[in-house]
Amino acid sequence: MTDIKLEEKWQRKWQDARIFQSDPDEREKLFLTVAYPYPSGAMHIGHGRTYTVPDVYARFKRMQGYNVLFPMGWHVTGAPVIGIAKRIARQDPWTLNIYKNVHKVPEEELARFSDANYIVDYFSSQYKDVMQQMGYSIDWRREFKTIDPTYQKFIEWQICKLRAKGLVRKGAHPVKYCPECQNPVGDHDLLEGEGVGINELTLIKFEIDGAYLVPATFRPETIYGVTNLWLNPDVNYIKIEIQGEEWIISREAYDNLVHQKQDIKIIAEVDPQKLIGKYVKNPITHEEHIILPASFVDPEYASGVVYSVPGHAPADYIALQDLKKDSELMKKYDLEDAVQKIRPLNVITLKDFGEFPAEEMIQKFRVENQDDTRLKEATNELYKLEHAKGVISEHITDYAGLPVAQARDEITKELRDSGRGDIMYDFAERPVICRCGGKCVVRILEDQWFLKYSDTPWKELTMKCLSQMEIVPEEVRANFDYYINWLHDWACSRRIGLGTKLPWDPQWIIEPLSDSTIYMAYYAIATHIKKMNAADLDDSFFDKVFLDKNDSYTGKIDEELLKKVKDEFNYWYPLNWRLSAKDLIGNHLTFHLFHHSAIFPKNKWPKGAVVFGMGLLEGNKMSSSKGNVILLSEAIETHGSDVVRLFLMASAEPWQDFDWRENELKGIKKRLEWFSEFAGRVEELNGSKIDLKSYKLNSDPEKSINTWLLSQINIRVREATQALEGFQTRKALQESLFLLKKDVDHYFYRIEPDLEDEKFKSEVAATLIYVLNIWIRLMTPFTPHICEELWNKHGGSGFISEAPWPQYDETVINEKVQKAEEIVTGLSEDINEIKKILNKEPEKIHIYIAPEWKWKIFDIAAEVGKPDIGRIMQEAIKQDVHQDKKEIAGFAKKIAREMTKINYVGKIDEYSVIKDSLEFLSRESGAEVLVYKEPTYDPEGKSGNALPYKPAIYIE
RNA sequence: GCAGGGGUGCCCGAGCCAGGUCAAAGGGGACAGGCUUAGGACCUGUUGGCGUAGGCCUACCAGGGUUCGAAUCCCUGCCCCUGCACCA
Repeated sequence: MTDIKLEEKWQRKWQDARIFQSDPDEREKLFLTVAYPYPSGAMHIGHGRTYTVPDVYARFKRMQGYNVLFPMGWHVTGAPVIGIAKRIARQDPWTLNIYKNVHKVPEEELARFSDANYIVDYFSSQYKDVMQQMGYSIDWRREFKTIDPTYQKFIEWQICKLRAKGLVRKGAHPVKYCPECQNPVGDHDLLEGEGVGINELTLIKFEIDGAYLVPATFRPETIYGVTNLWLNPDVNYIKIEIQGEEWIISREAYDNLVHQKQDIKIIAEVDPQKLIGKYVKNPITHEEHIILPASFVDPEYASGVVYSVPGHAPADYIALQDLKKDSELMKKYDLEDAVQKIRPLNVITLKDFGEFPAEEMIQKFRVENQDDTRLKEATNELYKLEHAKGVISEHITDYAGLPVAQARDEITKELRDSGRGDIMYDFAERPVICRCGGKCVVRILEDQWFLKYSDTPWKELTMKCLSQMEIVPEEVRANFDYYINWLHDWACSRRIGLGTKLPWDPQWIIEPLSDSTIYMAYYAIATHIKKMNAADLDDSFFDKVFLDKNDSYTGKIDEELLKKVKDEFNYWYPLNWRLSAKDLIGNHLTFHLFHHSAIFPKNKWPKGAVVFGMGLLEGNKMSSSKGNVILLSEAIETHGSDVVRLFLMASAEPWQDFDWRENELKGIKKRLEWFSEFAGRVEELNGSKIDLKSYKLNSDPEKSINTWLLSQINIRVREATQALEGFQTRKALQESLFLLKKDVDHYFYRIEPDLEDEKFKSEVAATLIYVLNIWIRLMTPFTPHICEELWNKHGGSGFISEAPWPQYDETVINEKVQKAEEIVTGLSEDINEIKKILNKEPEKIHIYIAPEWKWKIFDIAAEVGKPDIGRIMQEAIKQDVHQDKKEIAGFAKKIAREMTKINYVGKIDEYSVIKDSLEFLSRESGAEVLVYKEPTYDPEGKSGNALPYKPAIYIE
């Protein structure tokens, strides 16, 4: 049977037996969820890790006896699929290529992808198939889509709850917008300009003949250093009417501004040539500034008008230089006298710089002219420096001594409040091009709805919620902390996309991050609610079920059922673990806390969160849009899902980035094969069929190597269990697979010379069956299919998925036994080393063990606990452990340091340990090995070297 | 810039919070040996340097410090990664 066939067989059996369908019972519950997928593409191995972690944990906890609920749903709300459907309909080549070649959608299916609903249906059913192929222990009865009418009712309830608590408000909001499509656009809708931010600029009104020229700036504090204005004489300028004023801006700026301002219209063309040489009035200093020509002024950016601060802006400084050199241009506009008079003005004092940092930057970066590419670097560097470390200079009396960042905020406020300034948005980088080919703009959406994450009492409540949670790994708690404080109001409504309408303002759709914050509660009651009629699920229903409002519900659902639903919710809730990706801390996960703390009482708040790292493919970042992915379905096909699961869990801890490497995958595959063959080897040694269910380990084994293996496996169980409790899948596997295999390898190697002995052999078989019994169960959460198969084949009872998790037996873990084995292997290594140095093949090897008095001194040294030679000697003499005081002194000195290097666990009967291992030692060294209690034969006096744990060796 | 996380042997990566058992787990790769008709697989060993007795020297980004003792604690510097949203 191939791996896949075998895996499918068990998946079917699990399904038929319904062992992963969880209903409330008397056991302790454990409820965990992982972010439900947005099915806009095929599932790749990165997703594979995300969903395998909770499955491993769920399986582990189930074996420990918990009633575990692990559900799954489909987050189909949002805009991306709308865009995808449109692009498919338009036969956009890039999109077609990705879906054909990366997501591997067959031609005939692709044809139907012009329907967004079809896309999410297609991929969610594909996701489900793959999840089942991966063997996930999901309760599929609870599956749902976020556009199911009953779910939408639930979402309506939640948003109304928040609104009733005063946590929803109305306002305006800037977004990326495509004028061609007449729609807001997300990153995935863009041809160019992915991830580009929106900047807020301050417009400052400089009066000229009753109208205003309105340069835009990031640095309004530099208004005190203005020497002139810049216009680009080759650009079209216009005069517009806005809010009863007249502004002069570039034609392109108008195209942007029209999306941001109300009541705005063009009233005239303006010839920039005629403005040059004229004067404007500074609204703050009331000085007059001349208008000058400059080619660096970009009509597309902001208002297309720039004010000049040559003291602090490298561009302005160099443009002024250029102009001074360009006598032709100066003559054309008759500017010579005025320009020669212009001197930079200082505004900001910056450590390590003089009066005019812009000038120094121009020199430092060797900027030649205003079209030099290095100009941008110079500008950026100075901008950062002045923002971070600059202070407003003393002669600017209004703001003297203030840090630049602070002064900027205050000046901005003053300008805007007094009407001398205004606000405008623009992209941080350009171009930003929609997939339709249109140029995007920043648009202000009015009447937008916001969730008030800035609300202080709400933040405080959320912080409380966080503080009672377990966070894995603990290091990211600081991130949560930070985001909760940093988060401001969130625009929670959208114009486009699939989703639930705002109940009180149905022109808006609830944004998809806001409809997926408390849906774990929906899972808890999903088996019931899915059968109900959405019309019966009004707010009072949810109030009753989730918040236990006694009197409220008056609808059609009968009392008894209602109680059942409510009880089920109370059984599963609160959520024990929420798993999600690292990059969602800032929104999804934090919203999850916000919404729970606002809606639910404390005892229903989430108990824990686990965050995931990213996936790499042979060292490179995985990305569907770049085609750099391996589909999970294909990985399963080539390797089998147990191997895929094992690799994903073993190569990194969940919160670390994992790297899918074909080479390492091979290693994992071999390891798993070794494991599945192990049972066969045990059976062979045993000489007859193994029956795990009737097996019992009888009595203490005679040979220490067997005791050793029993001790080792119990250590591995202990460590693996602890690791899994903390979601450390990699560590758990290190213990339960890799290190345990090493132990077993060592064991096989060690016992081999003694296998002739039948009694010993049966002891070995008994030991190994014990190991096998534990080991299969230890591996089950990771590789459930192969474990079911082995369990079934070797007489385990029932499904191993339901078998009890192995308990480690603390009494079997024995430090002295471990130490004894270390002494033997250490001895073997030392013999080899000496052999190597002597460079000869020995005939006989004599081993001498340490005399009694040395052990006593070790006991004393262990008691003292520090390398304190004086005290060790004192105590040794007092106890009279040995006649020769000189020898004691020498020994004490020698071991003082030695003691800190070994883990002293007390006296060990080295003589019998070594005697037990003579066959092994002799095979390893290729010589006869003799061990002495007393040095009756010691021609070179080597026996004196013997230390506890380190017998002396004489080779001849 | 703000916030968070890091720099370990050929590569990946544990260890660091609770300093000594650390020349530093485990995996990958490389080399050697065993097994085998051969290859593969499997097992064993080697993979910083030196060494005619199990040892010594140098090492965990760099430089200082604390300590009997530091990969681990403290300070300084250099370098790298991630997030900063309205997008799931």
